Amino acid sequence: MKPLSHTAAPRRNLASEVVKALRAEIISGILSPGTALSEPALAKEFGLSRVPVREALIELEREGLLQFESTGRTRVRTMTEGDLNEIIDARVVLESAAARRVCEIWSPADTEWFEANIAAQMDATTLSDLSRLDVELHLYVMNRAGNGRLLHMWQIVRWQFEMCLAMAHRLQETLAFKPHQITVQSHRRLLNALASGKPETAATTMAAHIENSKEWTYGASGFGPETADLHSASI
Amino acid sequence: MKPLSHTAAPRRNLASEVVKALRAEIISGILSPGTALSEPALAKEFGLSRVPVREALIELEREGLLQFESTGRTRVRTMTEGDLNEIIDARVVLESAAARRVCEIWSPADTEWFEANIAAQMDATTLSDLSRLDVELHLYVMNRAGNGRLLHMWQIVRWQFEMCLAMAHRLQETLAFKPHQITVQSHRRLLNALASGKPETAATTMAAHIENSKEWTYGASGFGPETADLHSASI
DNA sequence: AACTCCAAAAGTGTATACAAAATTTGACAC
DNA sequence: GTGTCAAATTTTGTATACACTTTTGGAGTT
Repeated sequence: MKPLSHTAAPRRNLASEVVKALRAEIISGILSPGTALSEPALAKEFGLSRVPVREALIELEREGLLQFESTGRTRVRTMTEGDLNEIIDARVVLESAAARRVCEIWSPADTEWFEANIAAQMDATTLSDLSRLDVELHLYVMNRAGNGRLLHMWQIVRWQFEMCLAMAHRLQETLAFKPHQITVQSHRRLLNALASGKPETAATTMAAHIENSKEWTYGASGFGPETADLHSASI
Repeated sequence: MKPLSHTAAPRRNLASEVVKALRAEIISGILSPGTALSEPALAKEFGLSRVPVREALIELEREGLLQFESTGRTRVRTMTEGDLNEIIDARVVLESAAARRVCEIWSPADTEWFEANIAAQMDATTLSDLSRLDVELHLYVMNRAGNGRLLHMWQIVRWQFEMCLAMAHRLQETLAFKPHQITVQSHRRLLNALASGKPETAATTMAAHIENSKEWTYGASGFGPETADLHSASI
């Protein structure tokens, strides 16, 4: 995963290891939504004291992957259909803005990179490979847009999105095949738009591309009932 | 600072009190950029142990208001001109997207609310009143757009933006008067655009409105290393 | 079996402890 | 006055401790 520029190595090191480990388990679906996490249990598992574990949990809650209950319990967040809508909408906003900007500075080298990624997608045989390549492609665009803050925001929604995918995937195993063709085609159209020199086209194509993912995620939807938690992060 | 009461309430309560208190001091400029914060000192100030203080610092670092050094020290973040550019760019992306959406659901009640806010701006006598009204106006639009995640992201960049304003303000005391007229006019144009029923107009007007703030912030710039950009505050 | 109630177990929120690292201090030399 | 270096002090990162709250697991009752 891409190192985030903010936090340097030494400080809060154990906590950040725990963050990475837990995040990986959550977005890969090993830890399913609703699972309660206890600090002592995690501490024992990682061979640490509660302190770094606790700090990790705070960070993951801020990232929207965990939720704190009023009783104090921490659980893996359950995503509702409303959450998925928000997440996709947020991706549309961030990534279409990025596409608009990147289109203006698009170079042959960028086209080359995209084509290599798409070629790799065609060769991909597992859903996890395809998913990794998809992340890399979208990350490439966000990176190229050159705004670290927007990139960071995107990273966080992207993790949430992957968590939704893992949920969908658990609910419907046959998901692997269909998206493969669609994804590759859609990424081709995206490449054309980005290389077209027309920022507005790039933006709308990106938006459409992301909106599409809604369909094949919803397809598998057994997403939770709507529990009006719009204002979850009270700040 | 007064000690906080040990009320047994929901989770991570003391930490969140410390977050609010420190954030207020940072974005109001009481705590200036570069100031080193020591956990024991803060703990004593707030009448708490280091634990909640530490948790608060983690959160504020995630919000981009503090920075952790590789040595472990925590300081109030110093914003460079590059940071200010990123922050404004991020606001443009988030808020023009919001404006585009809100324009589609704009109602007379919204116009009324806006007009009341703008009227209050005209009556405002202090910079801090004007600033508060400005936040409320922009928050109104973000809220109305209805995406909690985008709202949350915006809140965080907005705090960073306010921190930049505090920096600029400290560097140039005469800032109070000029923006008053400009802000009000600009907010009027924004209202017209939002009420125009043309989403694209709303988006571009919002973008222009935010980009403008760059000028009168830069004017006072003693930002970061790459200081000497002579955008003097003439608008 | 289902319900209630209460004690045991486990978990959280906060405080304190301690070793290792960083910073400050101050004596000393130039 | 300035520079240097080691001891003293402060601060961090992590571990442990403890009070209080929540959850769990029966025993007893219907």
